[in-house]
Amino acid sequence: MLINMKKSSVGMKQIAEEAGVSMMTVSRVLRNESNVAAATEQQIRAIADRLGYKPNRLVRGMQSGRSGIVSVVMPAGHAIAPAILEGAYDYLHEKDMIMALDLVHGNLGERAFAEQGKVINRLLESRVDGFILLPVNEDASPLYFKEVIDRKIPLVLVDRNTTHFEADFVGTDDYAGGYEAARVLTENGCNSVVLISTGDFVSTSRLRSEGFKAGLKKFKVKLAADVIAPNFTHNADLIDHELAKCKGQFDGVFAIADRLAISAWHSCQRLKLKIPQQVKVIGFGALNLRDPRVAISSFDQEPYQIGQNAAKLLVERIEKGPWKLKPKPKTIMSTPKFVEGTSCSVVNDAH
Amino acid sequence: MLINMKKSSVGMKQIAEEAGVSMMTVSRVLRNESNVAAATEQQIRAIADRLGYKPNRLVRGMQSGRSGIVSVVMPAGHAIAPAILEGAYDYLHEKDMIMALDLVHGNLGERAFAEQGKVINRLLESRVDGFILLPVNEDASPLYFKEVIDRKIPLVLVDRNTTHFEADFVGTDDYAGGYEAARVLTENGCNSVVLISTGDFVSTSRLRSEGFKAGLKKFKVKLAADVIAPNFTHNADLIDHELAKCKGQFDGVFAIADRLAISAWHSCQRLKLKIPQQVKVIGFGALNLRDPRVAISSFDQEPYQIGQNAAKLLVERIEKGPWKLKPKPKTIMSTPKFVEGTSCSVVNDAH
DNA sequence: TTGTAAGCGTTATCAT
DNA sequence: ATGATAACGCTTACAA
Repeated sequence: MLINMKKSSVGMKQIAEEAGVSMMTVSRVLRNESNVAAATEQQIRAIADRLGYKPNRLVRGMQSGRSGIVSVVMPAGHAIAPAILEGAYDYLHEKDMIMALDLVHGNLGERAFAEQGKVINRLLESRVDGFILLPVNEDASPLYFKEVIDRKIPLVLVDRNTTHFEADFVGTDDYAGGYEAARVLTENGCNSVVLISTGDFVSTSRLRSEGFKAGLKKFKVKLAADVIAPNFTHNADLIDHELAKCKGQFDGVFAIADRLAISAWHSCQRLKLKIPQQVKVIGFGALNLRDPRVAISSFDQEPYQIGQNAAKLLVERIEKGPWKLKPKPKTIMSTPKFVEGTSCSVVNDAH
Repeated sequence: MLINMKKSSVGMKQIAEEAGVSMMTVSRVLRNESNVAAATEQQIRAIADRLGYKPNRLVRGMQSGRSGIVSVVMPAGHAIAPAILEGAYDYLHEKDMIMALDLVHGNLGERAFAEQGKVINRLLESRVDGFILLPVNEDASPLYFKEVIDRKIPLVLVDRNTTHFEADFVGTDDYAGGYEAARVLTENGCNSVVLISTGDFVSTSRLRSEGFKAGLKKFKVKLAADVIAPNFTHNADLIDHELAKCKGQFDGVFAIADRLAISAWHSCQRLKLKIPQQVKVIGFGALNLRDPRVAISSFDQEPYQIGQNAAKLLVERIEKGPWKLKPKPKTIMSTPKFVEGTSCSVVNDAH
């Protein structure tokens, strides 16, 4: 009772029949091989066009061992993800490769763990040519990517690095960024500042915090509070509470992510602390630049470039491979660029 | 001189050899067919596990005519896209399908047109099982999807509908949303309001505007200005300018997208117009709810649900297909839900 | 310049 | 309960 749809898809066989030649000749034309009579070639191309022939990538992949599919795995809802994605996409599109996207949910309970396994498995079964991974956290990902690493499939980490295994990495020099934040606050006259981070579960938060603290030590600025806000839902309240506690004891805030900086900005407003006159606020990510006139001063990570470079590096690995041994991992780290908003420098308060 | 990598990938053949059975038996076990001796089954599973066997989806796809890949095509940088994407992803993940993502850049010059063709072609070559499409604009997309429609490949439109061809649609009742916006402004005491839209190039802007204007007529409220801000970069300035021009002549603003409403909000601040006391502002999308205490009043489109429903409908089409004739297109439209922020109702100004 | 045959990894069909 | 063989759409190797 099943309807046979196979016929709807035009194959080389049909073209060969219509042209009165063998499939081989058709194949040669379609692959732009040289040894074909000009007349035959033209005729075959015409027929292929008329029939709307499309080569079957699944078959190509099966035979060549290269699917032309690249897997991109990211935490769902991460602010920097869309821009990285776009950068990666644009490069892959240029290379005529498919981008398979997987979104990993943050709460890593046992169930989420199982889901992750399902994701990797599906990707492995699809014979993807390589992975671009933004790890959920430093500890969890190695478990799932063990198999990827064992099979020596090209893998490029983006934004968040991991110390649990060696892999290519494209991202931001977060330590330097944190250090710079300390310098900027110092240069703008801060003496005692608050740090808001998400804790040590991801490299970005950890390194920005470390760099920031190193900077404070260097510039002899006091750390008034070290607020850890790992939870997405209650961050605003937590920050309200913590800043209220030390009101009057700080004149600067560095938050390792813009969304936290924005919360801090609103908290300060509620505490009647004028920004930037009484309190300077710096974020990280520079993602809220839609209306530059109310922007939080921040650091631009140039996420589009990160995505592009990651894809570029990955494709390089793919095209060079396969290897018996993995090549030496490469790290592409760019220094985040300070972006002046209206929340830090008093001088720049024009408008 | 080429290294033969094929060996690295374990196939059914190896398993069959190790187990001393035919490939068929292995195939049966791996597909959970019933007629296999319990002992043989266990042995085969053990070997498959030990060898780290993964079925090859490319081959499966080739044989079955179903790749297990769904294509999602969206305009790059569209605010609602990530949430829709996530909804679609979660459902596809459940169904163990791959989500291939393509990001289309907005500027539809001739070059962009060619790029779009490349995208569709790649997807067709990959034998994707179906498409979820958020059209860039109403006029452009039909050109590219002609082939998809001709081939009767399942296609679900999301968020933006098109009148150029009939297809499944999952999205928002934008007309009703616009009408509601007029009602809410009226009920909050507005007498003369400004509409900010992006023009008629996409159904969402057009329908929200039409609904809004119909509401104004019904509720006898004056339209003080009909601002069209299609350009992403200079919107803020344009809105500044337009609102300044009619200062004192309006007590309400409806913007068909939150990002425009935010611009309007800032413009009002600069014009020393108190929100919501002197001017009520309503947006659309409800995407800026991170910190509900400073939110623009808006309409929630529940984009995650849209994505999920689109994926669900698409998979339904895929699993039921193939058809000789396309089934009657289905429309799933949900009424946008008004979300009270702090920019509209004076009563709700607590905190 | 063109064709033949084998094979890629798996499943469907028909035996045994 | 298990196996042999063809088939999926295409490419590579080897003729002719």
